[in-house]
Amino acid sequence: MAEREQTYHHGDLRAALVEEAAAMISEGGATSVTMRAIGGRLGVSRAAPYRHFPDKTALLVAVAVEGFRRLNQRLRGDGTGTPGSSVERLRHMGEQYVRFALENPAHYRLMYGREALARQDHPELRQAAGALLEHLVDVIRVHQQRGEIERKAPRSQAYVAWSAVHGLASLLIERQIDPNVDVDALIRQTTQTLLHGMRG
Amino acid sequence: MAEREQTYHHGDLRAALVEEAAAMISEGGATSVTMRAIGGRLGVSRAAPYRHFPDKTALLVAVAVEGFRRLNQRLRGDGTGTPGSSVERLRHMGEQYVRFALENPAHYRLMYGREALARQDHPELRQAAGALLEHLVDVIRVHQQRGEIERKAPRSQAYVAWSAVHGLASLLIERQIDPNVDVDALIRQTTQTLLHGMRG
DNA sequence: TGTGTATGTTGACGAGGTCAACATCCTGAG
DNA sequence: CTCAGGATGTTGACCTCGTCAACATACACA
Repeated sequence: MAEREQTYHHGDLRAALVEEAAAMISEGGATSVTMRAIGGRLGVSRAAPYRHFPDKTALLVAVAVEGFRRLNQRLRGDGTGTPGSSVERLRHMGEQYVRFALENPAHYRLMYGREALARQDHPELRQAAGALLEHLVDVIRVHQQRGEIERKAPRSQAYVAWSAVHGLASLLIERQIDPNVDVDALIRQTTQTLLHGMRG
Repeated sequence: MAEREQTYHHGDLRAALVEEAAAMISEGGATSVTMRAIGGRLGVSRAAPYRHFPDKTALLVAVAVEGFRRLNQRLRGDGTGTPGSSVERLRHMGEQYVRFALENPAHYRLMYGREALARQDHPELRQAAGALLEHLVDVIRVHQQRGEIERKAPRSQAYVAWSAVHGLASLLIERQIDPNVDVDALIRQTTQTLLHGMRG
């Protein structure tokens, strides 16, 4: 984060806004992101963001898209260096997914919360989430070809798998799950049950 | 909904507030619920709700709790009249769960969205969701005793099942799933995969 | 070297949550 | 039966927030 040095122009305010908003979300949730507050933190006026985003929602969408990008990267990157069987790798993917949500709860919530992002459609967001799904479909297709899981429509299976991990992540984040349970074990059981269910 | 007849006091404003807020949520989402708006619809001033709820969040929590009550009732009531095998009944429960969410998307979102309800803990909400979980645990326990699903810790299995249906409901509501897919089929496949995975 | 455009700033407005002071009603003790 | 005090509502005011319009500044390019 470069110093601002009292220059009238910021340099790359747009990127700074997205980064700072993400930080604020981590610290105090999406509601803590205020045009005035974010401006203050960046040494800029409250209306400055409007030169880069049509409204606050657009800024939040950008943050959410960035979140999907990171999650996607994490899931992809993980495939390469992972040892063990192929099924093991799929399970590992599920675990990484949930872990991302637990590490970035407010961000994850923003990514999926249609409410905070207004009812409107945001094609970029749709696309960012879509990229995630496509990757999952690809991986599932590979596993089908190896005969490790049943050969149903890969997209449907991807939806089922996505539902399971997203649901678990969501319940954990919203504290709907007894804090005394062993989270790691629960994650493992979820992915295991899922994979077993998909195996013919 | 009894007439108000210009009496100074409303009669049962608290109940009316919860009911009206729920209606407004269905119509325009949680953000459309405004102290001023809800007051207006009930022929009451903007500050009147504060005689019954400490703040807006408390009112929304009450609405969410009511939602859990209805969902719970739906899942319970459904068990009795359902024909077919025992596993069939469990699957039916999952389907009813998702269907409830699809029929009451904004309400369902409110029930699970920690963001809209502020970060604070709301024990009533926790309890309302807990009742749901307990019911699910009971049903799972019965199925275990009949040997229809593996005898793992019933609570863990309940969490896994809950995750799956909640995740699917959530993704559907947030329009993350291709609108061209056959929703009913997807619901069926999800519950089926889940049950298969839990069967030893 | 200007000048138009991109980028920032300030003032103002309207919406919304909430509190304080005041009004009205209802209920139970005497 | 009456009337005082609590319960329930109302109005005015304040603060925060998103956003727009009018104005200021800086940068890039002809």
